[in-house]
Amino acid sequence: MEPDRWLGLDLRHLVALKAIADEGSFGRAAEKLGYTQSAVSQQIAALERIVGLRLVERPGGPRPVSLTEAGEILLRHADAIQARLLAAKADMKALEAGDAGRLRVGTFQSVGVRILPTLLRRFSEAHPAVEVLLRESSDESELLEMVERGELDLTFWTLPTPPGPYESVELLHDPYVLVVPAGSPLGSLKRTPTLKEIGLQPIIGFNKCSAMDEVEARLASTGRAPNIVFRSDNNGTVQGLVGAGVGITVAPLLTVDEDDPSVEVIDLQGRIDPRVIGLVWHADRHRSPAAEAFVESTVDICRNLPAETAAA
Amino acid sequence: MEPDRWLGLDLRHLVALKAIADEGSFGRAAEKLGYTQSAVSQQIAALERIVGLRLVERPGGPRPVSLTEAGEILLRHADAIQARLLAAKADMKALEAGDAGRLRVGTFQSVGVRILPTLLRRFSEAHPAVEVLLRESSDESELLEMVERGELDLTFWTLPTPPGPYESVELLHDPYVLVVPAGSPLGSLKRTPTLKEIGLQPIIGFNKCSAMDEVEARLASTGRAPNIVFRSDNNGTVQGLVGAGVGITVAPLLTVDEDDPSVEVIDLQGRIDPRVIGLVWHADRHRSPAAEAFVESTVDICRNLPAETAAA
DNA sequence: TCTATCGATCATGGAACCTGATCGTTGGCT
DNA sequence: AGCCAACGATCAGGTTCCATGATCGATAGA
Repeated sequence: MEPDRWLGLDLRHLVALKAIADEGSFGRAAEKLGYTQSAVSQQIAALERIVGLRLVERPGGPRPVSLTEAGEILLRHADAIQARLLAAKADMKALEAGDAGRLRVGTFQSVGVRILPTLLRRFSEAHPAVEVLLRESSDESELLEMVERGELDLTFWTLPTPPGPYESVELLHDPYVLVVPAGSPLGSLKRTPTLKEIGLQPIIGFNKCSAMDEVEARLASTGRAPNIVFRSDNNGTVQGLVGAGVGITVAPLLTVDEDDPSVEVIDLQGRIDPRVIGLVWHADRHRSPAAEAFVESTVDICRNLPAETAAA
Repeated sequence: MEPDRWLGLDLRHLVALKAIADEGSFGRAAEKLGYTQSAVSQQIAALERIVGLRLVERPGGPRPVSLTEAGEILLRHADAIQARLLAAKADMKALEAGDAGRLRVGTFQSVGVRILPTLLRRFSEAHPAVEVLLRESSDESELLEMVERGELDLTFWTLPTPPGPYESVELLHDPYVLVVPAGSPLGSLKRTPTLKEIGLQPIIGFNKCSAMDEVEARLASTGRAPNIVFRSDNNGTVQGLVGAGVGITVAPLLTVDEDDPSVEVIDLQGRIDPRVIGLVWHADRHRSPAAEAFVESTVDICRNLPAETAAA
């Protein structure tokens, strides 16, 4: 049987290709990876011999290099191969840890405040040997990428997930509500304000948050772009500004502190579909008993949340 | 930046792991791959050092070896990584070929007879530089696997596809029909026979065919396992035996020659949902202009098929 | 105990990765 | 035009790792 020369390909050479694409220079790619420029030059030459195509355009002189079309296409495959390898690595580490060990869970603000305290208490009582490591991010897409690369075992997520190696379970529906300063005109209406009425107000928004994207899209569909006067990553900041009369906000219920006397929380009565929060994991990774148990505990707890947020 | 030892992993060592799993022996795996037993022993030892876990159980003496749980899990990742690498290789080859080149298309019998002649004639007229290579299989799952490994660029398939890196487009709905010998009692009924009535007859079936699985499941749901008296891979053989009075069959319309005077074809009036035939490709591969054009041509032709088989 | 069937390890050669030095290409400036 | 700086390619050589062939250790069976 003749060996396929592609199987002799060195994965580090694919990593070099990516570094070159990022840096636009063999020299800086080498520095980033801890090699000499000469090594990187030879790595790419070896890769090009295997592939049979030019992968990098070298214009010569002091100009930056760039990937060819072939190089760009190969790079996409290279990224996926690397992610899969890292997922394998994570599986091996989890297996090594056995029943004890770590469970790395991604989360974001509102989940952190409302679900995690109860969840962690209950899970730790049932599985004292498992250490749950939390990774909070205000940038949701980062969490999903970390799941793909095996850097997180699980993550809370606003469903549906984008195309990729993911599986998920629905936890709860989180309805959008209108948050206005206490005693404001909108809050005194005997009916639910229309989206058009809401869109005329100054709006306090969130950064890099799929929930905010959804709100902006729905408000914009009334024919007028919403007037976002301020953005923050922090739920408390947003609500504080609303309470101070700077503006209003439309946000998922989980992000809102309903006991805050400076604001009034108004049910939008289905004017915007609720977001669905779920738990996501890597479809192709081995699921440890700890991860399975964590998913079950989370589903249980969310099933017993107040009725307006339960998924089942 | 410290290099991750996993990135220094040699893909050929993952291939060796698979060969050992298949053969149950370092020696036979070595022979299959064209190495010595010593090389394979050292490859696995190197792999185990990187992974940090035992991957193969070696009982010693003349007993077969087997993969550990860690080995089995890693092997799943290894398979996916290899498939992805082969898909990359196929993309590079397709890119090298440019506008000319080959388009490898998977197909099965009924598609072959009914759609391909027209399709190939039209496509060749429009794209004379593209050579379409057909691969017919009576085992459908083989076609999809070849798409994943970049061995086929496209395949006809009975939708939906299983989970995996696939994308597809619906081409046509192919209704199930009852095929009975000409002049038979079932054919003389003034109404559509029930599934229960059909299930009481001797049935001629297909091998390894999702359509047949569907029929058997539906017939079995009447409470009685269908009496399959003969199976064949060949549409013509099945129909010939029906015409000869050996039994009847329930089959997708595309597999049936309606002009055959020895049989009668009876519409089942929705008693079994029609199968949906589509065209499938690898979601993560680069789509060449030729492949794009082939998909378009196929969709066009199927849109203009007789009404009872059109999808749109 | 002996034999056969295994995989592990040893000694060694060859291939490939990597470093450091040098050469060739290009643009910009004087 | 000449010089300089910023690049990547190539060369020479050292190190690491892959693979072969021989030998050793483990196990089952007669």
